Amino acid sequence: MPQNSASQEISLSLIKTACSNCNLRELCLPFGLSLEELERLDDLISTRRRIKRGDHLYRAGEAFDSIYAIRSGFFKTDVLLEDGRDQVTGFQMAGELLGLDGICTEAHTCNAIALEDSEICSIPFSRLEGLSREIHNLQHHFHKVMSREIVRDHGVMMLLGTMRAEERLAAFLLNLSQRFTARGFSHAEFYLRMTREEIGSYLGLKLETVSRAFSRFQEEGYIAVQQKHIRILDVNGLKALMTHRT
Amino acid sequence: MPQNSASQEISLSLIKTACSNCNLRELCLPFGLSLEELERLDDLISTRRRIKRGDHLYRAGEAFDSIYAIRSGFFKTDVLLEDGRDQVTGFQMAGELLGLDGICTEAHTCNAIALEDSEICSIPFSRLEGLSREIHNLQHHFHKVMSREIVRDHGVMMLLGTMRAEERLAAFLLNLSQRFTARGFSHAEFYLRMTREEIGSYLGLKLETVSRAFSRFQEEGYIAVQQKHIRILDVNGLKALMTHRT
DNA sequence: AATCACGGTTGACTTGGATCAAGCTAACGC
DNA sequence: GCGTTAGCTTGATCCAAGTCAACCGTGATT
Repeated sequence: MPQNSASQEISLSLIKTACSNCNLRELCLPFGLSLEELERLDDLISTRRRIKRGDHLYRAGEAFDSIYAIRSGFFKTDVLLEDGRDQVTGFQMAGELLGLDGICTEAHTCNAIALEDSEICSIPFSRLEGLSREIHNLQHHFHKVMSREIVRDHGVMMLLGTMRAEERLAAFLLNLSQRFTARGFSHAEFYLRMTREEIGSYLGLKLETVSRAFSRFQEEGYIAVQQKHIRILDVNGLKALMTHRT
Repeated sequence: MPQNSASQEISLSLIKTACSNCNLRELCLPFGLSLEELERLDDLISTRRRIKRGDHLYRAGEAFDSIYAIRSGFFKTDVLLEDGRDQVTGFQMAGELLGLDGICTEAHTCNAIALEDSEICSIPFSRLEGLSREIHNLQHHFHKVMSREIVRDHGVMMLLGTMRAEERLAAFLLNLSQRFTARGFSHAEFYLRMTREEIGSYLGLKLETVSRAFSRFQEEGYIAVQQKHIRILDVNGLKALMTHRT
């Protein structure tokens, strides 16, 4: 982003965080709110925080009191077992919410780690509950977001439970592509923010298997890969991989 | 259940469904409500419906307008792919809620099927939203329930992504045992309501693998199995299976 | 009592992905 | 410019779980 970064830094920390002038508003929590409602939501989202690549936004076990909206950047969430095994449970990008897992026990149940320098908006949860008691639209949309998370997880369960390695990776790439598109980026060309190992953990595969599948997709002409740079050359090829049982 | 079943039948259909005199109330949606609040919830849960073993409570694609609390019985939910593959996404028992997946698209995204004759309470969702705008405790508990569902799904993702067959089955049995205990049943002895194939689908395994794992657990003295009847003989043995990487 | 059907068990064999190991690439610090 | 390191690729081998197939047990039907 070649911009006047010095003055940018200053203005960012001075400008009051505001959903009402955020370009992600229609992807994020404020979806469907009126202008007047938006302003009331602004009052509650007072802090925007920078998270450096590699840093934790929160850790499993920490007390929960806020959920977080990603303003910019890219995160992963993972859960750890005592014996050291861990599972990446999701990758989150701008406009998506983090921390919903913490509501049920009042403590976070997973780790959220920035995969690139990111910015997040903190949303104090009890105040969100308060406001959503007053703003019907906000309440309903929040419920939709939680429900969407449940449905998304069912999709991952399907993927882990019934798909073979290449199907999983194809599904993963198509999902990323679709989410980048929704944010106005190219559907066909993007940089992966995560390592092969993190992809593998998410998809229930070893990093070598992920790497081999990338190579095979390239041989077949479905994609062009160079390290983290991906170009999708044949969306239908990838889709076909997923649907017809080999 | 050796009771006066004829009069029982009659009284059941006559008695107005009421959370306030339901013995599951502390496991279910009304958790933590005052008496006065309970009565307001009663007003909204007007219908109790019987679902016969094998019947659908709802199907993927159907319009969503209510969530359901299980009064008695046992359900599974599953999602189907076009090519015929399906994945069981959960097994639900008394006091648990069904249908939360439907909120985000206003259509159900999975099938809910009774695994034994069951009874459910319908909760019209827009009325629930209305009431939870008025009753703080209800709102908060509902959010907790949704969040718990997300956390549960993360657990399943961990299971599918990182565990081997016997670990998965051990985790499954311990989870069932714990949920039966919470409902006042024996933690050590229960009947499975689902087939080996359904267990396998849930755990991402084939039915033969499930069957072999049961046999091995029996050989090792962890459990006694006879068809669907399970007795857990060594909880710690099962727990140990899960924690230390073989 | 005989038949049927469904679900479960067990065995023999196959295979997809894991594991182990070596080498490559790109980015970074000095 | 050169070494170091983290991440990626590729090959060889192995093994857990899948597949295929036969058979068994239980309960329902006649």
